[in-house]
Amino acid sequence: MNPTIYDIAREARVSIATVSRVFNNHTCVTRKTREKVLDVANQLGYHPRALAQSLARKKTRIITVIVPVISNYFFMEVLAGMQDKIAEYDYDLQIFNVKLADNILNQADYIMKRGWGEGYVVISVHLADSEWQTLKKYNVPVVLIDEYYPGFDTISVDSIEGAYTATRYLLQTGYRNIGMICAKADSKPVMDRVLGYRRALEDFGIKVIAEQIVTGDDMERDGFTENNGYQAMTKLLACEPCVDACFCASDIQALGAIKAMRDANKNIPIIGFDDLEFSEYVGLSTMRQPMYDMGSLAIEKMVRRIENRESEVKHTVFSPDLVVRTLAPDYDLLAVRKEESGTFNSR
Amino acid sequence: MNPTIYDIAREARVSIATVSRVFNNHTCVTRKTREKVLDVANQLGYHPRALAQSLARKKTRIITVIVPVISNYFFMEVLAGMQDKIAEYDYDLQIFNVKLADNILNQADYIMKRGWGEGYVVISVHLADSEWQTLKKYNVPVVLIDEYYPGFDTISVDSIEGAYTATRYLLQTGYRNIGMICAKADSKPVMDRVLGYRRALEDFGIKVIAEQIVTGDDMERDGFTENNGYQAMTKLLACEPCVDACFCASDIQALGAIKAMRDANKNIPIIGFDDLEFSEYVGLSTMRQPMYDMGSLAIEKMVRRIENRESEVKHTVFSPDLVVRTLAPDYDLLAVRKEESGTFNSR
DNA sequence: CTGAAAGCGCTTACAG
DNA sequence: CTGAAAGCGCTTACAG
Repeated sequence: MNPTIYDIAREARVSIATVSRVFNNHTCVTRKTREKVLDVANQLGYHPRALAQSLARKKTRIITVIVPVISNYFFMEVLAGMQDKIAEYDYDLQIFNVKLADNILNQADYIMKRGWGEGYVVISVHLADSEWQTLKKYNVPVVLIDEYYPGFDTISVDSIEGAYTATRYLLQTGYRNIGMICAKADSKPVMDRVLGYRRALEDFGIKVIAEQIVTGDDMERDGFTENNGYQAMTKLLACEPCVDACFCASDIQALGAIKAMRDANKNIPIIGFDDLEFSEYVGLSTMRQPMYDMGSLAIEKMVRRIENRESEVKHTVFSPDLVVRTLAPDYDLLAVRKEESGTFNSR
Repeated sequence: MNPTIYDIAREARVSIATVSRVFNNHTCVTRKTREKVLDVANQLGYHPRALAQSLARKKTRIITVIVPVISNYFFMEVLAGMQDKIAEYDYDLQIFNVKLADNILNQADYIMKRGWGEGYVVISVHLADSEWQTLKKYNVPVVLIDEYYPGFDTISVDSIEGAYTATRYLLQTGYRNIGMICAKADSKPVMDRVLGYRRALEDFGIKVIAEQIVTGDDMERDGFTENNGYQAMTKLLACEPCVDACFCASDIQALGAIKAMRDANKNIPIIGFDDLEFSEYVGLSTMRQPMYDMGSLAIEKMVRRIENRESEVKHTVFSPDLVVRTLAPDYDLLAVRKEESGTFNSR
């Protein structure tokens, strides 16, 4: 077994308290004593066990991330942002997956009660207000990403604004008959995207045609699938009068929509939402969610909250960036990328 | 603060030992006592703290994953496999990132000494034999993914066979002048891929032309970049005699190679290696590494080793699967996917 | 500057 | 079946 603080203390002829002090960089240790301890520790290959430290300090220095098992590019980018940022602090990351099919509240409850984390970053988990309320009672630091609840720090993206920007861009480019592909319409992000789309049309004095807001029939994953996009675009192309451009609630659907266009031998401009990895390769224009920054910011917020439990709850809403790649012509791989700068505001 | 075992014991008028027994499902507790304890625990919202259990049991029930920060689809897929599999066992996953730029051995050393994990799964980290040897001395369970070292359980993919399969497929399809794009040639996977390519050509009685094995000049990330592939294909297209097909050491380079072909207005069949997410969208044929299965298997191996430290070290080598999407014609999004079944053998 | 001792929240032989 | 007690490997007032 690995040596413990007792082994070092014995060999170095000091007390365990002194050994502990050396490893905690207490200044009040003679240089000579410190060196002796470090010497012995090195020889024996000693390093304090984080576990024991955590129990004694009542601090684990762990930030726990709770994500749905559906691993996708969004989570990966968010995690990358978290991982890079956490390296600046003295915390470690622990990841727990929750199964969307099972009761999420129970799973979150279980994870939190076990108490590994000093705080919990919850990504893309959507609960009812009463359920968030339940978690709130644990009185433990929580940061929500891609969700909003007044009682916790949250980080999300302004879907209304994003949809508005995308639609306005199409309008400014000259299109006047713009359809929309949406997903299951009962979640806030989806409703907001429809709202932004409508507002843009209205601001340009164009009447919204309900039949031109479509979704596919396949409602797996709330409609956020290629298949759904394919079906939706097929519907949209059958509309009268014909749409001449399209705003799509997600990139994954936009991809299906593009395939539908190819199969139908049509080609109208489309703008998606997300900016997934393949979007760049495919040359899809889209509203980019600053996933990396969202993850990075989540860690900052979390550390701040752990260190000051009473600080005021804050909600950050990012504005998605319009990334124009190729609007219509040829969805080939060679599309030159051109990005417009985006804005970011904290409320 | 949350209640502890003492609070429950006091309220339920039993000893803490009994409370502990109830939560550990010891059978030797009267039903009446058990219910009383559970009742009180429920009321007070008690759940054993994993941290304290870990210290007392000297088992953390955590499996730690060490991955380079460069987050890519390979890691994500592997992690997904691990996450799904670990749900079958009573272990949790903890993820640590190592910075490739810094000394990896030091980082791994630090992570292991802190002792969170009962075992460590190391993904895509490449060390010298002597360095692995150093880690070996800690005498802690380790499973390597995408690397081979005799002293640890390892999971890797047969690059020689993969390259051979890809090249043979091109040969069987009728191409006779096949070039190869490779990356930095000092890593084993890359050398193996070149070897497999050569062997296939030789088996078909075709002379290997050294000039037709190229790589780009941009050696960032050991050449595994789009840019490198672009440069390499540009070189390859300038070769005399002209190559009529190409095997490429990685999908990311193949993507760059495709762009180079477009820019040069050429189009020869190409087969990549990896099967990244975008490969499917782009219709790139490739040698698929069973990333998900590799992750899943890593957990199985790890749990087995944690529970039986002395079990024999085993190396699993997966055979990559040839995924034929579209060989040459039009790299459009509509390529129909056709997969050939692959094999899998354990050595 | 250093040590003895209590405590972090559990588990687990050992008795009874 | 149940309890008293020691122990897991540390930290941290409290004295000196």
